[in-house]
Amino acid sequence: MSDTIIKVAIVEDDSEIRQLLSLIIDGSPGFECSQTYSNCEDAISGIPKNPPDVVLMDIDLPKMNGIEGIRILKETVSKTDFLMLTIKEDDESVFESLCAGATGYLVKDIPPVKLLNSIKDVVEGGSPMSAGIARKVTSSFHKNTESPLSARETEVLKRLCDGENYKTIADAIFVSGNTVRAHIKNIYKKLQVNSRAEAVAKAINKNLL
Amino acid sequence: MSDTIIKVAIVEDDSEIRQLLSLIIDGSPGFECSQTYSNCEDAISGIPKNPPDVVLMDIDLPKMNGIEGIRILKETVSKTDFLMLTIKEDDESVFESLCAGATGYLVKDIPPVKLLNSIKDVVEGGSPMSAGIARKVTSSFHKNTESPLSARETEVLKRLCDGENYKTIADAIFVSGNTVRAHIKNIYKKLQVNSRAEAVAKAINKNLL
DNA sequence: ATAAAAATACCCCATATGCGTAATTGAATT
DNA sequence: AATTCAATTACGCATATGGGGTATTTTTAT
Repeated sequence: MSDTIIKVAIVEDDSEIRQLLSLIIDGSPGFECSQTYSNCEDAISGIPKNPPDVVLMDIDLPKMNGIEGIRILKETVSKTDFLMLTIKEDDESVFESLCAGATGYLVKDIPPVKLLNSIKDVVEGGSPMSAGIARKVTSSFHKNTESPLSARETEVLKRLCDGENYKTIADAIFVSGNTVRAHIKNIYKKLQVNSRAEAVAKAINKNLL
Repeated sequence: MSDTIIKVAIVEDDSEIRQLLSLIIDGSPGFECSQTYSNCEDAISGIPKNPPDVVLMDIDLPKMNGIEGIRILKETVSKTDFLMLTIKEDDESVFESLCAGATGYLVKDIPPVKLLNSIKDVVEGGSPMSAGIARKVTSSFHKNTESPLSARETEVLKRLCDGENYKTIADAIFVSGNTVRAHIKNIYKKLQVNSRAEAVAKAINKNLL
């Protein structure tokens, strides 16, 4: 298995880059560039006919962007791994790509040898990411250090996430139900929400817990 | 800055491994093992006195485990980067470590050269992770493919996360308020919860949206 | 020392919510 | 053709919840 040739497809609108990448891959033993596409639409119709092991996917593309492309392709070619290869490094691009199904994220200034290593890495079960991207990803797990909430409020909010109601929370932290309500009101004000569901969603998404 | 010596601390209970690591680091130009500890308690009292650039942290330690140790240390030495170096590869260890503040996660069978590269990587703003760990991390962003919810229910749940109420959701998806309530009831049953807050928390944490 | 923030506790009130139960329609599967 | 299941609509009831205030005590910070 490990000495099988890795089939790579490229989705990239810049013909120069596309050809360069294709040359690098085809010129390296153990790699083969089986298909190249200049847009998502063609990739979506072509890739399922001959699923490659890895797709190098750009984000900025003529019509449909690469993130949306992955979302669609993942449903038909679930075994294929998608590697973003783009100049975009903003949080939104990174996290939406991962949510859409990408298993790696490389920035375009990557040297050829590292690109090939990354392709090998992903077929071997890894998730290659450029340094700055990996940092963004691990940082996304870190607790928000500038939470507007007090320790008590955070405690209450955690319990809201577990579906506890006023009384249950009150009993758990040994205060009256009225106090819990007061805390919750403050939480709402600070998070600028006005319902439990919204507070919970915001808390989780902002890593406040 | 880049030619400054990188100060590394080690927290590892196995004295053989500890000494081996210390030798590798001290024997490499550009690296210096400034402190070693055999347990978290000592690390917590010693590290703040002379904060290193990077701490290699084990998880299984005599009393307090390494994850809890990071949680505590991060509060005092926020500039120091923590790299897990452990044999544990279970999801819980990985994600709790990252949540506690680790910026990298290496498995113990890592070869010396790669370890040194990882240490350099993290001080340069990266987040080194062993292949399998990185894959776990990127996979955690992927949508849950076996959601028990129907498309309609997912739509409703998304709106619950935005804090919408019955009427607002009903108007948005052009059905009656009663229908929305029915959907929500079904969502509760399927997710085995009984409140909006709990449903929202579960949905987000299980990547159902 | 003194002001600000946090934690505690209580009131009223309108309504949103959760729970039980039931029936109809349309699509999918057998 | 039969049958299951999802989606839809509907009603009543008890209560949890959110919005509006007010007030005292304790911590924390300046």
